[in-house]
Amino acid sequence: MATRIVIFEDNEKVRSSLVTLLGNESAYVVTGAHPDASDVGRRIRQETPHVVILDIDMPGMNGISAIPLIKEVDPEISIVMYTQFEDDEKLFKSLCAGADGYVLKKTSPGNLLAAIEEVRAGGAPLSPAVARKVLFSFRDQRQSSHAKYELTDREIEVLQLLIKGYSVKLIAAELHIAYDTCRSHLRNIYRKLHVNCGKEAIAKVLAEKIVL
Amino acid sequence: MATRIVIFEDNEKVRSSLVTLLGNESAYVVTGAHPDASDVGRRIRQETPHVVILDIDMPGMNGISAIPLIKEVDPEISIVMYTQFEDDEKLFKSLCAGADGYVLKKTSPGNLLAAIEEVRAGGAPLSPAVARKVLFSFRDQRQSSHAKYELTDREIEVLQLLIKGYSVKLIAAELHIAYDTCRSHLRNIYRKLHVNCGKEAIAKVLAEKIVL
DNA sequence: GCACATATCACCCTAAAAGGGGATTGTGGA
DNA sequence: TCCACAATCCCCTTTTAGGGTGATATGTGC
Repeated sequence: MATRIVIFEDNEKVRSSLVTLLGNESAYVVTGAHPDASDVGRRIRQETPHVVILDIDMPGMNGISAIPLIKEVDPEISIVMYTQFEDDEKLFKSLCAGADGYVLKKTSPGNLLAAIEEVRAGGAPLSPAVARKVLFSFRDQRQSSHAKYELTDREIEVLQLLIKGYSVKLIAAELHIAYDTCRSHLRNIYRKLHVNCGKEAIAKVLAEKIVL
Repeated sequence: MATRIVIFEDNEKVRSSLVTLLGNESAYVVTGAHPDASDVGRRIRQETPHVVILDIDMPGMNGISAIPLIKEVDPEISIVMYTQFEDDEKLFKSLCAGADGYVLKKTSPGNLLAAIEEVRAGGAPLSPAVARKVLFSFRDQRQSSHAKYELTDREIEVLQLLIKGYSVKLIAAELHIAYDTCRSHLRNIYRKLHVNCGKEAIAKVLAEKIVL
């Protein structure tokens, strides 16, 4: 069965060239091509696409806002952003809103075909520069340290309970140690983390992704 | 100039077929092909590759451990993992260790060539299933809500200071309000977040990435 | 005007946390 | 052997946080 595609793209020229490009392939059927994202829910319901090609900068509703509306109709529909924008803001917002791919317009039209294939195969087609940004961001968000503060095993145990919101008394009970022992560990932790109270410690640990 | 490539792959057959595949392309020069990652630093220094193809499961040192050693020699060297493993553990560890791409062996050899091209172009070549996992993980880590708890603007201000580790007194001073007013806001916040104390609130907010 | 939410402030009391000072074991290394 | 350090516990004081129960002003919407 042919892949059903709907296009949202305000630029007349780009839109018609996409329709031509995709129309030449028997594997694709363009069931809709619109210059804006108004009434996007109804259109998607009528045109039942497998893949939506979505521009970001359009008059009226912008492409990013349209993403959740499309996924609301059917979360199985794949959304590929097709845009000239390379800035982190639009990129991250799009991906977090639920876009499955992000292809830059400066790449060749053939790449868009490849992206459609990839997204149909369950992939996440990203232009090289975009993939790089996502990878770097991904990496940054997963860095964890905890070694540099030289916490002991026991201190890490105490800290893990602390950042779950446990009170000192509860931590002591959980670890089967005396209240004062627990306080003693906490004091050492505070000293090592250069903080003055439990709240600061929680904030620091979670903000810097220590322990985990 | 041809792209210089070094291969680490313990399987004799796979390794030689890679050498043949890449040798047939004039754009590539394989300057090294090794069955394990022992002495990886010295080898990389001698063979000065642009791109390293790295298997994960090898006798002796595994591929993931080799990543930082390669990047240590020259962080400009691109590393493409080439493996049969699709599990999250190896994938995330590889990417966090500094791998620039992750290609599954089950994909066609042509995809490996495409991946080398993509990584040379500054991209992050990921097999479709892998790209999907990275994207989902990326999205999960950036979800923020704060609307669903119906906090008022003022409450959000107070909460933002709280999660920076500020004491009640400090928050009050910062916002130029009375200590009791601040406590009043905090009580309302705790009620709305269904928590019982500031530490739980901080833990909940940072763990669920509310506000921000 | 009235209901309602928000933001502001006040006072009381208890519980929890933090800061400071100890002390005792046991383990592992210099 | 002795020292350092981790882990355990105890006592004391001060500060902070939290629960309860109010009040007042200021908007906003019907």
